[in-house]
Amino acid sequence: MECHCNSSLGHCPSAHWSRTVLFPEWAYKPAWSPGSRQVQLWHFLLELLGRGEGGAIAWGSEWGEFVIRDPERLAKLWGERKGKPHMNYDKLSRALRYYYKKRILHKTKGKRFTYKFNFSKLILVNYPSLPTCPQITAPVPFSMLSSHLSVNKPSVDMAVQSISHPLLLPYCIPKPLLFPQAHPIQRQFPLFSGPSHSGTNLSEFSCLSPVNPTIQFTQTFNHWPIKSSTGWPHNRIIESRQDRGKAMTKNACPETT
DNA sequence: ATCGGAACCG
DNA sequence: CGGTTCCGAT
Repeated sequence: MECHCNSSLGHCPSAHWSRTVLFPEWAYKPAWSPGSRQVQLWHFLLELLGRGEGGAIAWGSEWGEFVIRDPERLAKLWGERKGKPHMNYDKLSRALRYYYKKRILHKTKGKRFTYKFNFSKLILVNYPSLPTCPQITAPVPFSMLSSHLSVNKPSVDMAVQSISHPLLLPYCIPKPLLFPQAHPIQRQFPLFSGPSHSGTNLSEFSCLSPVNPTIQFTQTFNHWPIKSSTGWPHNRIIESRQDRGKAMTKNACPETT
């Protein structure tokens, strides 16, 4: 497997198993905690997308792509959140354009009001100096994994939900997580550690709370211990992962079948 | 519609 | 720093 490590990391551990993935700082903090800093626009967008608010903004066809269905309404919502009553799409879009240089977003050219999150870059941008290879393996929100492991439609929303509500959805560390094949997730999260050879050991996960990183537990899941704020049935995702075999393999890697 | 410079703000 | 406000150019 080639190394996807970005040079900005300054370090590329040879063991791909132990490569580290970190999420932006805000993802580890409850958004509502006292003294937490002001909400950022991309955070806000993910929040709306995660809620499936739908009217003003919704996910597009590609991973990370979103379409602003009602620009002025979105601007109004943003303005309300920030206490800027004169917010409009002209101004909001300027803020979005500042994200281009930061590599948080880019424009989907040709598609009106359509932008795309640069999820993996997001991680790098917010962690200019990533720690080098601690012993824990890739902390990835479980639901982010599950969005790739299961083909359920709302799974992408789940992934984002886990970012918006880190308290409710603890982060999961895939402990030897063996994908059936080189998995799409490795393309979308270049820093994700997962082997490219085949394997089926998908049931053992350990879980790390972003709120209290000392809390870690390993489990062979039949149940997800934390309740989702969306009320979305996590258990079903896990079950769908566990009834693996041919169906699982097919679902996980549709393009390779 | 989309872009990015420039000045400005908390 | 992360926008907000304004605006001329494409």
